[in-house]
Amino acid sequence: MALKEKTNSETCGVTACMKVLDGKWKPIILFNISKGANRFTKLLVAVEGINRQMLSKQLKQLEKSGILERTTFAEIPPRVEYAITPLGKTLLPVVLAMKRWGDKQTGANKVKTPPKDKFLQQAQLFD
Amino acid sequence: MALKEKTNSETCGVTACMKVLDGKWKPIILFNISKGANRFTKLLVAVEGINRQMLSKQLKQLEKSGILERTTFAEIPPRVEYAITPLGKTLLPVVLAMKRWGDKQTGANKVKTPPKDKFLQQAQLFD
DNA sequence: CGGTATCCTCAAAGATACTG
DNA sequence: CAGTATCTTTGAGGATACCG
Repeated sequence: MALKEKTNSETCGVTACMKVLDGKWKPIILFNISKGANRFTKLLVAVEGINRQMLSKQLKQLEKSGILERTTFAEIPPRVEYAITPLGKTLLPVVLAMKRWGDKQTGANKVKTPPKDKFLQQAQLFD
Repeated sequence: MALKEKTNSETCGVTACMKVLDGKWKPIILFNISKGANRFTKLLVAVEGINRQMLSKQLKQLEKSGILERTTFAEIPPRVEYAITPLGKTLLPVVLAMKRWGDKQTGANKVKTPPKDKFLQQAQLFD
């Protein structure tokens, strides 16, 4: 969605954040990686509705922003793993806040997600 | 963006939240209303870079989603006020999380203003 | 003051096919 | 397995003008 730079675009931190999370997919991708979907094909399945080249593009953008790190293993078959960088981890509270909101509205996950994701827990800003 | 519905799109709450905050402007609009910019022209100024019909469109979408409430006062000159609904207030933690992240990355509130879009580079912000 | 009504552009999103 | 390469579509975002 364009988010082009404007000389005044750093007026508010919200805009800066929007810039990094720009688009339809990045938050949900980030969320899924944080849940352990750290490989391309895993993400392709986990992020329902996305396709290869869209996933590829989003991952690249996240990499470029310093949110993700990509590691290639020269094996046969080739293996690539994605990891959330320290900077990326600082973004998880935002993603988590989104998830909690969405879950609440849809009435999803009454049973609350199994606490596999340790570093997500720091997400409460204020109730 | 598009965020069209898919039968599986409610897989995760994150998606539901993205749907409501869809686009470039909604979080920053919401933030500004929460800060007291509750009128059209105020928002036009506060949300730098936006124009009339874009603001109008975004406000309508937020209204339709139940995030905002619009009140018209039949005066001369006409007055319209926007308020965040209870549902909308539950969204503020998300917006706030965004703002806090963005402020941190840009070093806002610390006089350190314009490294343009270079805030992406500083990967290590915390030890 | 607080909007609409048009029209246009360009990049995001998607479909399809191919590759190291 | 993990992508690229193209091409097409779609609609968000923007410019300009007008209105109750």
